[in-house]
Amino acid sequence: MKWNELQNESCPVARGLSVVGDRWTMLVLRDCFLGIRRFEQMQDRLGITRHVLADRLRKLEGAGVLRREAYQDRPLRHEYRLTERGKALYPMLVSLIDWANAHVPIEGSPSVTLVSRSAGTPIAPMLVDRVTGEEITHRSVSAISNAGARKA
Amino acid sequence: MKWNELQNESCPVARGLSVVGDRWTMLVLRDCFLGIRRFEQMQDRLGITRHVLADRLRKLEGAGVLRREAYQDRPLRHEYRLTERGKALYPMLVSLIDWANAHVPIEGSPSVTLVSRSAGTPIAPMLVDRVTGEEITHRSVSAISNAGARKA
DNA sequence: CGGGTAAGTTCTCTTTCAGAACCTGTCAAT
DNA sequence: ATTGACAGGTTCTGAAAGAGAACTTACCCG
Repeated sequence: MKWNELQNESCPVARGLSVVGDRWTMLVLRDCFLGIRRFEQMQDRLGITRHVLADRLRKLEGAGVLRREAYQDRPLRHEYRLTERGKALYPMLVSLIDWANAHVPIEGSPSVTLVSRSAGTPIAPMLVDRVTGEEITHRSVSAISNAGARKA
Repeated sequence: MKWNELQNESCPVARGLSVVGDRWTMLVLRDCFLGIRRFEQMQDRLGITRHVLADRLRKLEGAGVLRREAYQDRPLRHEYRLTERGKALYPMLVSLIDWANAHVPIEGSPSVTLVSRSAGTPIAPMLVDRVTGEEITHRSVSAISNAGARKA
């Protein structure tokens, strides 16, 4: 398995990481969900090198996660926005946030949490099956290959 | 923001990635969820260099995600198992799988999907609030700093 | 004219990673 | 008693990726 060929793997974890698994990529997407759209702003917020940021944006656009859109001509300037495919990453981002808040302790600076926009109260994410409503745990689920072979 | 100091950030995305954001780390954890416990097995399955695998396992153990446990003396041998903190990453892994299956197309080899262990039918993950049961979307939620400053 | 802004690109230098060989402790077979 | 195998690493070397800073292009403003 080579990092630059992950998209050819049958495992969805590998294919997913081929798009969002590079260093900084999820932080770029976090900023997109926060409404940041411009190159300079991202670079300021992330403190990442311009070269790497340009590379990640290019790859995300190529994967259809972000869309590059002109917001002015003369001089021509673009901004980056989440596509539907990009917005679909929200559950993963929220799962990561929820895990980190619960399991990666922080000293010093205050933490950031998610709250319901309507009620203003903190949310407690839970993954359920859309059909049955049952909670999804690593005990209730197994992975199968669509060729038929049982994997776990 | 420096990659090796992400754990000191107030943003939970950054702190989460400080643990699971390195190259290969999520694939190591995938194997752990599949029941793989030994160094050699992981190395065979991932095709990753032994050096990197040793490094990732060390970091995951240090973060309390994996536990290193002797399964024999003479010669002393260890295996790696998910801790509760590690098992808590399951929703994130499932969210990633679900996104990849829906949005990262595959050619050639058959895909892998998740099915309910009891019913044998595919699962359709959805993120809801544990209290209200409402679906969590990027429209229904905003991020706030616990110092009070609104972030999005 | 000089300076400012936005979005990159191009340098050099350091860190990380890939690929392969080597090491250690034990057992089992020759 | 040596040889080989096994498990879990460590130690090399060279290639790739990333950090930090300067440079480029195209425009506007004063």
